[in-house]
Amino acid sequence: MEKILVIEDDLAVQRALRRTFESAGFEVSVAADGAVAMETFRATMPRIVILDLRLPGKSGQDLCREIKQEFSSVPILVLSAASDVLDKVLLLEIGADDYVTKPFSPRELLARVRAAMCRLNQASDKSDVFSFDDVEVNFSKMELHRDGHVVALTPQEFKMLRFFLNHQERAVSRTELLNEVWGYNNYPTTRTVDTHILRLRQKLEKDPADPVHFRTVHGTGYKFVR
Amino acid sequence: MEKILVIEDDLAVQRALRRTFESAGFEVSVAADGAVAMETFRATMPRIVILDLRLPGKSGQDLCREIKQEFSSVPILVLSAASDVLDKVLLLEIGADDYVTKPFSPRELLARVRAAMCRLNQASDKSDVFSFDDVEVNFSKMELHRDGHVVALTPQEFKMLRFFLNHQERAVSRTELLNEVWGYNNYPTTRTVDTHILRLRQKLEKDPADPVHFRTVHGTGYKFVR
DNA sequence: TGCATGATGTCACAGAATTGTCAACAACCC
DNA sequence: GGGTTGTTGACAATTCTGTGACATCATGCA
Repeated sequence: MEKILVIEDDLAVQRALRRTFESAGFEVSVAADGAVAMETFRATMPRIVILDLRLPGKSGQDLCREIKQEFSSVPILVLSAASDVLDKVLLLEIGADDYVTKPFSPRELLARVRAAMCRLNQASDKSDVFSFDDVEVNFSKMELHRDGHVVALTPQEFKMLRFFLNHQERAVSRTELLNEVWGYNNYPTTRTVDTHILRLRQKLEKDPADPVHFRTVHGTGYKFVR
Repeated sequence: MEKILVIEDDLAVQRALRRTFESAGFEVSVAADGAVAMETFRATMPRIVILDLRLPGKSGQDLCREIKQEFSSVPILVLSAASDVLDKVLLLEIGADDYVTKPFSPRELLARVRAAMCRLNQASDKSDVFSFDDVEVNFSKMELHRDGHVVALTPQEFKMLRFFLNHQERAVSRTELLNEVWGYNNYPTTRTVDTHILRLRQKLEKDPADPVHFRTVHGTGYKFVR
């Protein structure tokens, strides 16, 4: 049974959502505010999140960002009052996958949820397609697009990028990179790693001098942040 | 998830079909008449169509013809009352791929749909006419025309070309090519692959020195792009 | 705050690795 | 044999990679 986490403070809406999703065969957990939400998330590990942007305490936006940061793959569907100024760019920025404005029909919400889960399944199927920011990589095609244009990567750059995408958010030492990306029998200098990071930054960062995704962890190595 | 389009005006049958296919993992869209059906088709691009021959407005037959004209490859499964005079020749004429008479069991319908999709997959796998750019290949005739003139390909070149046409856009390693095209018991050098690529380029590219279709993926192999 | 020190950013370039191209040779089939 | 097809190696052309030198930055300490 698929688990779903509803983050909503209005009791009436809570009940309505619970009824809707339970009768559709979901296992529903509910959290009324941000702090509880993160706890509940970790405890239940839902497949999808329904989030009301208007929450007491921590704002829904921050919560959305926080969830995405820690569990990047889980789809988040945002609820908002029609009166709210809904900026699609903002939603994209905070990591939401879709949104529905109140009042909504249960059927519509269900359809959206199913669509999101469908996308999720497709994505996990093709684990060699990734995207972050304005970058899209397809490893089976060995192709990388940025803002729609093709960017050429060298074989070594593809290898490094793949490693980072598979180890997001983690600080990685140069030695580990050399072992994992170059292989155990090659021993280039650790400076070689720096050079390749430089090249990835030049090709993929908006401002290579002030990198957002390929961050340096002084004294340790580098880490990739989506 | 496979998409399916149900064209049916009887609400009870609509519901039954939706339930049947959704529980079998399909994404179902429903249209109640011909005009809506074409619209929905274009919007959802389903993999298969279930069509009730008895429709209000435009007749089911015309609709079937129309769909086939525009989207010739999509399978159409026709529903009809047992009392209808069902002429197989007629069905063939209007382009239907299979038919089921009401009342039908959900299981039977599902089986038919799966069979149709299976045929579809096989067909798209081993289709033997392709075209790209100014090139037309017919593998069953082992013939290739370019800009109207015949171009002679050797058997090995045909094999390679077919492989590439069945795996478009994908970066393929020399080793994979050797396995798939040459077979598992032959072990020519990987350089052999390069030579054959060279010949395909010379025969099929406008500028063999700057290939558009048979691209090299440095460090990996080659990929074919239409 | 300013400084010293070590870590990291940046760049250009030579050597390494990969691929393009060709011609010769081998294998095969009438 | 004559012709076609497939394979290989040699060499040229291209692309990629690693390295060192120097600039710049971060950090801890005085």
